[in-house]
Amino acid sequence: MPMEAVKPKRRTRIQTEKREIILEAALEVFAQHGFRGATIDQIAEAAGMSKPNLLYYFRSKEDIHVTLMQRLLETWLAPLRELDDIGDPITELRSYIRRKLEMARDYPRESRLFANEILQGAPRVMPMLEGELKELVDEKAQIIRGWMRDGRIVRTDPWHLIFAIWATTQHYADFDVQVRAVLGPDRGAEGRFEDAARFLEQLFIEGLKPKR
Amino acid sequence: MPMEAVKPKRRTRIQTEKREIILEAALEVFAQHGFRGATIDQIAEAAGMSKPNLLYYFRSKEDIHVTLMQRLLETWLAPLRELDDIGDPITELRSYIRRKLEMARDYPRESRLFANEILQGAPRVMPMLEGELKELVDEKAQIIRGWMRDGRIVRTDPWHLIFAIWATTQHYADFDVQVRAVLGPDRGAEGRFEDAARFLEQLFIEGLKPKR
DNA sequence: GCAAATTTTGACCGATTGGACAAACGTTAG
DNA sequence: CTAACGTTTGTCCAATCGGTCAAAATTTGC
Repeated sequence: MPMEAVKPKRRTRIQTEKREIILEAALEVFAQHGFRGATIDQIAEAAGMSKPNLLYYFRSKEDIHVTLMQRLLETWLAPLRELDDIGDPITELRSYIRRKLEMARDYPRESRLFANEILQGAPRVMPMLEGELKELVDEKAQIIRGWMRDGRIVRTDPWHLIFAIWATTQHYADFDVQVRAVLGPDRGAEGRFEDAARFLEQLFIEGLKPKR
Repeated sequence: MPMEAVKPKRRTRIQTEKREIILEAALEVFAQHGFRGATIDQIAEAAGMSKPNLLYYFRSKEDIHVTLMQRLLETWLAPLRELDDIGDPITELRSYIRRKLEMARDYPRESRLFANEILQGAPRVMPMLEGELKELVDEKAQIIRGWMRDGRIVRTDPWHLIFAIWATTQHYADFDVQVRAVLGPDRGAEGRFEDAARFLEQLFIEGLKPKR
């Protein structure tokens, strides 16, 4: 009995298109209300179709969420994957921080969707965190540790450094309404992110440069 | 017509006790599932009483949440309130960061409850963010800015500095399952927070000390 | 001890939820 | 044209939701 691909998943043109529309709508709704707070009706309306029609393309609400999270993790980890051993450590880290901040600015819904999932205890992505994510972080932490051993950046905990970069950048997406409420309407979104970029650059990069 | 207190709120001993039990249970449930994801039945069961009995002490689910958020904000902002103009800037900021990290360690449910509320767009606490919170942050940012003007710490954006301290410390409560998944079971909770404290001290404090 | 006040409960309600299903509607290959 | 296939819809359902209510059980003030 030959081992075939688990799912052939032959898809019509319409199926491909409609699934895409649904996922886009679901991202909007899930990011705003969380998994349990979101309803299939809301997603269906946002996608411009009836509920039974939506359930023709996805078997269940959970199915939509799982598909969404799988895709999300790929694009979400892309910046960290690009962190490279070759090249100047400071430049590499500066680029990573900048890319992460740009993602918080350009894909806030994705950030909030992810934050929601983790906040609820990651019931649907725990295996991915312990597998794929942990491996990637460990690998990159070793690279950073190497830089520290060579005295190219100051010595500190690479894992917590990565956590701090995640926390500070994603904060501008996840806690956006709080940031806006505190800063007031003086500066628009562009200004806020410019200021944030400057601040994070100073905080992390200046702090990491080897003394003398 | 004399202006009296808006609500006399004469409370029985039992009322005081039971309301406390309910709030404790609600904190647990709301922190894990968010407002919409939590059900009155869940809270009632966690509080060890029947649903109608719970609704005898709180008029509605919303009523519980509002009460919880009001109390939360007070204790949540306490560390920032303590940030004082007198005394050494470095010492003050070090204490603030340590206190915030301790709160993330000792009151993770409170942190997650707050994160949930902000993530959903702060529908029930927006006025408090734009009022009380903004005023407090602005006041403390001015103090920090004063320190910078006097050359006692390096010049940077005080508001974003506060955001960064919030983000990094609360990360250990809100994203706890992710942190644990990535770090693995090697070190217990104590070890994680020790490492985090050391890292954050280095990141913020070393970075803020005036050069030469 | 006892009446009044407070607390607790079981039964119930309308609204909303995720999802099922068959019938109807399109579309296209022969 | 028509049979086969893919798509869409209206209707329906059981479960769960937040919340009500009257009656029963308990506590409290005197």
